[in-house]
Amino acid sequence: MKIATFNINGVKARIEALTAWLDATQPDVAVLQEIKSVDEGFPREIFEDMGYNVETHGQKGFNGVAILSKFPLEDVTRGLPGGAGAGREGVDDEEARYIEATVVGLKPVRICGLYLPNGNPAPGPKFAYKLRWMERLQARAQDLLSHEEVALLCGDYNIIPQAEDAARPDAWRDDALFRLDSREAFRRILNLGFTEAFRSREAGSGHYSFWDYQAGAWEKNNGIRIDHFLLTPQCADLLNDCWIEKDVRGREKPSDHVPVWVDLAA
DNA sequence: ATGGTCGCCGAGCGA
Repeated sequence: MKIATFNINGVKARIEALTAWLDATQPDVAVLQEIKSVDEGFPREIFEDMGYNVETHGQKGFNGVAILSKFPLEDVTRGLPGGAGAGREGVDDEEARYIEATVVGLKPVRICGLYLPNGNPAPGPKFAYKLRWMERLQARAQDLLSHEEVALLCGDYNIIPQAEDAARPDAWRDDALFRLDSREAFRRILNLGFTEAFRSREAGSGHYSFWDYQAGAWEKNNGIRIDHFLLTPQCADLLNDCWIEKDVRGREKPSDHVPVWVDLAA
């Protein structure tokens, strides 16, 4: 089963590039972030006509996540648990950043698609929201481990895990994507027992999943690696491969992110 | 270089 996570930065602006990419690469599952669309505005028929089952969790203008799957999608849930009690009533659930579904291929896999808050400027209320959101993600991640599920959490984490995941780490030192407290929160989740799929297969530097639209970042290869797959042990046992599809960034009207893939024996 | 570029919508925010 080939699964790609892809922050598409707006489904309406990306529909041509996205359908061409699906046609060419044929993922079994595409986990999308920043659809920037309400559920009713998502062009689901286009993807259904390509053979995909479609589940979305959108909102007006910003954020929004979706899962496209050639296999059936079961037990779909929208929103990260713990929002109502995490701060003021319901506040954490106003942003559509999380969706889960079980993909039933050779073996069922629980797929968790996430768009983790950016958190800038830090410190401040947006950064506090990011850290609170990561605490909730950690709780959900612990549940998946405790139940020994074949599961993965993938998406735009807005976290640069290590210095080798940025072309210019010094430029990100105080940014919400690379601050020590952000990286510590990410490591707390990872250290519960997850495998970070890409890092497990590639120890080196210079592999990025995002290049800013500004200041010629792509042309200078001034990138960062912020789109990740975290696998439970039961899922890591099925990992065949993980790679970043870098060349997508150089195509016509690209997203600022590129797809990251895993191939599972599932 | 106190900007630079996108996408949401149809001004200014978020990234």
